[in-house]
Amino acid sequence: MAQILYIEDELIIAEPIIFALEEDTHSFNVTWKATATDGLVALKSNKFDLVLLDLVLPDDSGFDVLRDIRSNPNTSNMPVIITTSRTDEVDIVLGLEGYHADDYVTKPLSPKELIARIRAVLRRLVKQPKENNSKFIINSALARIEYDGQTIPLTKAEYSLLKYLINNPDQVFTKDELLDAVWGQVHSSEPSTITTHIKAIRQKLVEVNGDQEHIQTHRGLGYSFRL
Amino acid sequence: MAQILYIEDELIIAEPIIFALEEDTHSFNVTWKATATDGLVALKSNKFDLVLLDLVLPDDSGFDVLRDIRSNPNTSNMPVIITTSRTDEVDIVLGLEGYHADDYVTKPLSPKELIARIRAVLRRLVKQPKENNSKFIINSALARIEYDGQTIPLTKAEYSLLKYLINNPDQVFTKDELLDAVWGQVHSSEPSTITTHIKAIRQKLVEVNGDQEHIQTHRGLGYSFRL
DNA sequence: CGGAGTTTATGAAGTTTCGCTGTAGTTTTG
DNA sequence: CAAAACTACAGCGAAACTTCATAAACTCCG
Repeated sequence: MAQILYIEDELIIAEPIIFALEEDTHSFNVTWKATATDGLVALKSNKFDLVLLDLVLPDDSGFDVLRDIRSNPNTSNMPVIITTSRTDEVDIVLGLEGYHADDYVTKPLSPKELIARIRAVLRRLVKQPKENNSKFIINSALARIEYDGQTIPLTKAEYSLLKYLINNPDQVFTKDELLDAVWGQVHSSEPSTITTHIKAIRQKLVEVNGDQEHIQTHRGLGYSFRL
Repeated sequence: MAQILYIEDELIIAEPIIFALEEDTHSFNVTWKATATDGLVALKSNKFDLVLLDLVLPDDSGFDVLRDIRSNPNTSNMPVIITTSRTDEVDIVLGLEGYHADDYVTKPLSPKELIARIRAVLRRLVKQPKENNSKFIINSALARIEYDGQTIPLTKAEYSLLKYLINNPDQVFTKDELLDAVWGQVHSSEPSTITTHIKAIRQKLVEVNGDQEHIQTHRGLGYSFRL
């Protein structure tokens, strides 16, 4: 389940797109933010695979959001797709040396085309794997995580959960926080669901690498991941 | 069914050619792009057997398109046929060391001649099979795929689908993406169609080689091909 | 040290989702 | 016009997801 951050101020435009991305395919989870500031704050959660960014925003220009994303070492490699109604705006972004987006889509947005382009960007990204500091390699196009070259056979839910933990190492999350982060803000699942998925992930990690107890339990607090 | 990418800005020229290629012979499927950028983007899909390229384009010169195709290792062997109205342009291309096209056709284009030349280029290509690391050999002139010397008796739809998967190994495609890629962006087929074709291809692979499970299912995500 | 209370792990059962199968209707081809 | 190919779909089954009852482990006192 690819996590997408959608920064767009007009609900009338955002709403059908979000619906299409989430419902048409069941492989995207969209978080919608209406302002540049909210978007940049949300980005810090480290949960997103891709940013869908409108160039015209109320509080700040989309240009600046792109610049911020690119200049922060934490997010400089984040895939960004620009949406805009004015083609000349694309020219401007293209002119900004070093602040390139991964793709540009002009409005009106065709949901099908957008989905195809998102997939294409994610797929392209995998071909040039970033130098990861750990032995875990996350492949968001294939929804797979590798350990030391070996693919861990995870289900969708397990993949999303483990990915979130790996991306936020040494941070303790409660079960409810994990549900919100991974299942989306609107869900109706019991915390016990997390327990079961954690168990399954641990089992699979043991099979692949004998597990050096990567997922740690913090009694009464939650879980954390140690690389 | 050979997939042809036609990059030509003038609809008045493109339209009858497309019609001729698609209708006269039923062995070509043409995707038309009006600009260099769109053409190069389309090319990334990896689905094309041949590029028909006009030298005069609005946003970028056809020269540059050819250079881009040749310099990208992914497409450097792609057959390219140049179309142009000015013979002196052909001379220029011929002068570019290392950026050769496979053939040149001058306007006004005779559909019959064009078809003959496309066939010739595709045929030529087959005779020098690219060093394939796998046991699968794609013969786009005959619309056949061989495994270990044995021809797999595929129908047109099956051939197109399998060819696309083989050309993009280890990538996961949803049913909708496969429909777009193989049937063309404008189609009205249900994803279930893909299911059925996949089933048929798997069956035929079993008959030919006992199938080492080349086509893999990724539940909720799609299919991928492993060489 | 030991027991009460609380939290997590475990195993299993219920529920849902989604791909596979066989089939039947439609279209295309020769 | 007959055969082959393409498309669509209902029903089935397997995989995934969720929930819960119970066992085990931990914490905090007395």
